[in-house]
Amino acid sequence: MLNSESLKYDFERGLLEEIESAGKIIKVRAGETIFDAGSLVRYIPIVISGAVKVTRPDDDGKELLLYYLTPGDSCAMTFTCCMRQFPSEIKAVAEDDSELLMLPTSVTDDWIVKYPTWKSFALQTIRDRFLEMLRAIDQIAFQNLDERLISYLKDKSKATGNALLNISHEQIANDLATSRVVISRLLKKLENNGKILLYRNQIKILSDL
DNA sequence: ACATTAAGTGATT
DNA sequence: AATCACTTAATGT
Repeated sequence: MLNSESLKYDFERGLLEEIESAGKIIKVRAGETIFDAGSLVRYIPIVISGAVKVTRPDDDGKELLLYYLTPGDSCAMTFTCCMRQFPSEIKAVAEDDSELLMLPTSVTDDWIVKYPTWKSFALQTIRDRFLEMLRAIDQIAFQNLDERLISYLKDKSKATGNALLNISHEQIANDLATSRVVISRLLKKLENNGKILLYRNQIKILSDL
């Protein structure tokens, strides 16, 4: 069940054995919080199956979507903050029912020096997430809301591998840090242009979005 | 049948 | 683009 296939990275044998013995597989249901902002992270999660949504809460309880994690991905933020037991700056919630491989930070710290492939895996994930964050910043700074909404819908359907999204306008508004009314109007426009279909709590993405 | 929640819409800032 | 105020539609009890 646990192999390099599910990790999407070829680690050396010794490391794989250590991962096998130190790691725990946990299953989370859609909507379950994996870790919250402000909490100390003692595990590095790697997504085995499903999808995880990573958000950044702002001062007044609103949340801004940062990125999705899909199988094989890990979270760079946990790499950077848990190494020194800093509290998490972000929040991770299961998007779908998911399986996560949890690696205690007590052992992963040693792996950095022990296993070159682990080190490059760590650096690679940090790099990947960093690029994703740049993209997110780009969107906020330079894109209109309607463009952000479109990439939001695309990302989400890619993360869940489904053209039918189970989400309310309100939740989208939350993720994009805007109001529901605005989202409703933009979605209506997209529907009129034949890009999507709207239902209650569901949005169907059509191929030419 | 009624209450609750999601979505649609015009008007105002 | 945000907010308000209000309507309409869908869903749960």
